[in-house]
Amino acid sequence: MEKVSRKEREYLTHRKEILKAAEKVFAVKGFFQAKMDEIAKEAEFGTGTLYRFFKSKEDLYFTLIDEKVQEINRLVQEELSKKAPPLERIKRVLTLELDFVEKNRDFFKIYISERSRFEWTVKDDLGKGIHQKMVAYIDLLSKVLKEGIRKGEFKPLDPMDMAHALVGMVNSFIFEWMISPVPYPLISKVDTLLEIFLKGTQKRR
Amino acid sequence: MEKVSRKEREYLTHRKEILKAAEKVFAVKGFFQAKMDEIAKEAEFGTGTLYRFFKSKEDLYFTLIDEKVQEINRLVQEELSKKAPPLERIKRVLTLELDFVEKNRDFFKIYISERSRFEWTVKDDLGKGIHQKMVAYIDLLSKVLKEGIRKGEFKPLDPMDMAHALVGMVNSFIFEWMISPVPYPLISKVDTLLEIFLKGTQKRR
DNA sequence: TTAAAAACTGAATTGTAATTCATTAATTGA
DNA sequence: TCAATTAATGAATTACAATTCAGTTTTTAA
Repeated sequence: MEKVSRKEREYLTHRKEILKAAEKVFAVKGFFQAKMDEIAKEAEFGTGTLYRFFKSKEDLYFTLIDEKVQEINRLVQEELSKKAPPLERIKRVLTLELDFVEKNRDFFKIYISERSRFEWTVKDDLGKGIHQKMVAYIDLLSKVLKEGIRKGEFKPLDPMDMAHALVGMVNSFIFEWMISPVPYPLISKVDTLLEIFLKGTQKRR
Repeated sequence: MEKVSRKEREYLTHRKEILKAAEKVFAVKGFFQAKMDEIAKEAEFGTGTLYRFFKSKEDLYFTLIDEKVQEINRLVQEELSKKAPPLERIKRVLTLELDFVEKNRDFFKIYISERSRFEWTVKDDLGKGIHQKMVAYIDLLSKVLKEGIRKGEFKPLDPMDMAHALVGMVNSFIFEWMISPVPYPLISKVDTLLEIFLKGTQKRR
């Protein structure tokens, strides 16, 4: 199959180390406040070395996001394509997602603030690619919801609207968890999220 | 009462013009990509003149956000304090908010991306003030929801969770509206939002 | 009318930080 | 072992843009 030389293995290790350091720094400082010098120091390389791996700060940033987004997408896609009732699949994806967030706190700090960086979605190529992948997730979700409607599990509302509502709630809970001074397992919010999304908040009379 | 000289009136006019221009530029470019030169040009003043009104780029930015947030808060507070059943008040605030967003598109582009700028909420004084005001809105909402629970209009869920869920959904719809290439009245989403928030998406059997 | 004061201007200053590149260190293969 | 060759370094270069300020224009009021 793949015969990777030590050279190549080392190259990839170093690359990963730089990405890891970048994740840390970007999460704390945000793109503009993060300095290449600081990332280099964190990664224990000289500043110039970063440029042997990434052609610019932007490239480093976007690559970082892109690779992680791909990772989640893979997981979600896998879960959503399993054969199970739509409602059940939604539940599982939600759990999966919150769990992933919990394990990638640094990354999600970046991800969440990126979501609203309109300016770039247009400009950069890699930026556009990322945006596409973010949208893809919503699409996937809405497909499952659509199926759920057909099968009579969900009300016949617009699936896109439903997907946006769910994602909005989830993001809001993630955001809250992120800034909360009191630590708690994010996963513990799954039930509340589902309760509200599925059954609403109004008392039935 | 207030005797404002022409001088003062003019000062305030110019200040407002600069804020307006800044709003426009910041909305398109975001804080870091926006250049003082560009804002000055947009406002039809020399670059140096901006500094007669605001002591720095940051000051200009935060002042801009702060004043608008105060404006919304005033409106919301007024509406929420009116005597009406909680559910009814929620409905009205939602309408109010979406209407306000529609009328302040540029500003909300800024506002939404600001919400996730962790870095600043801590650092800057004015920034902290803004964050406080953002949180205050959630608080207000959760108080109304709490009252709603007491009166049996809402299920006995955690009011904060409910507030976060609602705000999350709303933000998600705003975001979607913002980036949609097809224009539509945001206000048209009120019913969907309420339907989902109040009654959920699951089909009752 | 005019000189002093206030407002405005944009080119020059300044600080910052991404990127480069001459130099040094490490690795390779003969 | 020793010259290539490749990788790593961080000080110097360069680009950029916020802020300043000496000069210009406008307003004021005597």
